[in-house]
Amino acid sequence: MPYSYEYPHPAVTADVIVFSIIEGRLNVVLIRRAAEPFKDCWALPGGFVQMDEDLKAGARRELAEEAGISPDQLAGLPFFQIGAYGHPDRDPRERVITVAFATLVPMDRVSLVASTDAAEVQWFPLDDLPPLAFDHATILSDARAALARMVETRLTDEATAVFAFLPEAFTLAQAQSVFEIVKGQDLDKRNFRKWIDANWEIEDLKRKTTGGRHRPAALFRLVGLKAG
Amino acid sequence: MPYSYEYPHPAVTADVIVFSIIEGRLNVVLIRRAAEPFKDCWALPGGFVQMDEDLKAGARRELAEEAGISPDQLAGLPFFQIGAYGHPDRDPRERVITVAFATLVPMDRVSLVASTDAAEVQWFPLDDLPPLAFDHATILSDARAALARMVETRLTDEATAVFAFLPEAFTLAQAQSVFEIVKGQDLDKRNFRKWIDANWEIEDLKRKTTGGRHRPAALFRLVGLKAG
DNA sequence: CCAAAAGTGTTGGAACTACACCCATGA
DNA sequence: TCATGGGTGTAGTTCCAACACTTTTGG
Repeated sequence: MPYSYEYPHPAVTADVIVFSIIEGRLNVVLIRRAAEPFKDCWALPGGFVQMDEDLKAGARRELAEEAGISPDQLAGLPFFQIGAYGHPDRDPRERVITVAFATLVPMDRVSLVASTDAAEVQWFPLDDLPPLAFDHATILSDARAALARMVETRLTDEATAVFAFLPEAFTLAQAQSVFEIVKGQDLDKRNFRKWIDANWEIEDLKRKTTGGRHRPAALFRLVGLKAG
Repeated sequence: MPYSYEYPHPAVTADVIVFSIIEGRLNVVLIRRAAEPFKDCWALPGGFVQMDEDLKAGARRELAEEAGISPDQLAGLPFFQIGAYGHPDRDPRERVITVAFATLVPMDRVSLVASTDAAEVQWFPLDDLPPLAFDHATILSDARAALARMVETRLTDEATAVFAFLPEAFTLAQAQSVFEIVKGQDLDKRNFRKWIDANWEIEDLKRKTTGGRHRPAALFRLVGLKAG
């Protein structure tokens, strides 16, 4: 036991909620725990923060180790803190305080989730979750609430992060579907189109989707928020 | 050194931003540090979380110890988490991760702040702060941003907490001034009155202010958010 | 030619903004 | 009677919600 302190210290972990959209539903990455406590139970990827790394860096490192998602695969994607969770008995081993982060991965890159070592890693639809270890159900529901708050009316700048769910080149129908899923309510097609180009600078890529047996859709790229 | 662990553990502290409104300006409680590091520097009240207490409970306990504000004086007031701060070198002594909380105290109860022991405790206007210890300036600015977000247009339910700045019985002019200060912009008197009674249930206490050398103002009490 | 999704404007209501005068009190 | 802050309504604008048909492609 080489690490000694004059006063007791809690352990600190960082957990990550990885959101994406798969087949029209919000999904998250869970891993099956290989060790006690909660062995074989599903949990958020995460683990102990090292002494010389920032909380966010620790979260990214654990995400790479446990879910095979490397920090450079997440370059440019939102990665934000949800909060700290520290009920004294949330972990049966010892006092563990966890700091939760969330990230949003594009719907065309969900395959970047890969099992490493023996760990089982899997996407789960948010509305069909298995029982979760620790207080991860609470953390997840807070993260879901944070996501929903980003797209509340009139908070257009916070909503920018939600575009991370979309591929680099997206159709307006895809964009609408993403906002519908995050908000949890259906939107009117024409109103959505008016709203998106009143609020965002989107570049028309002058390309069309192909292959669908229907009229092709124009592809766009997000440039940024409109000034004003 | 009686507390030993197999792996290194950081220390965890809880800090509290106590906001109030004094003479028409947002203020916060700071304490002058009695010990190194940052001895004699001003800092947020806070301290080490004990192993058997919740983060929020630890924050409240430290607030009582360092600023003389007891938990039962805060009963019924908002007390919410701002976030966790854990840059590896934010504390020169050892790795210290802090979880920041904020609370809003009514403008007629600012006197509950009292020095204890040798600690100097004082209200500071937010726009005239001394240099702060650690990364407390960052934390404070995040807390200020969280407060501002509560009163963004259309988020009426989050704005409820802001009423905590007001006395139990308040005039509409006081309420308007509180919202102006939190938002950082002037509001139109008639529009504000329409808005407040479109959105909140406020009870007319059938009493008036006295003593001002002008027309007395009607006193109200917040009942809650209007349904719908 | 049929199925499927893309694309496109107008109208009515609600919410927000701007704006100016009289009232009740204490000194 | 004067200084001070309290109290009140209307009109223009902007924003939001509801709503249906035509177009383009692949099979």
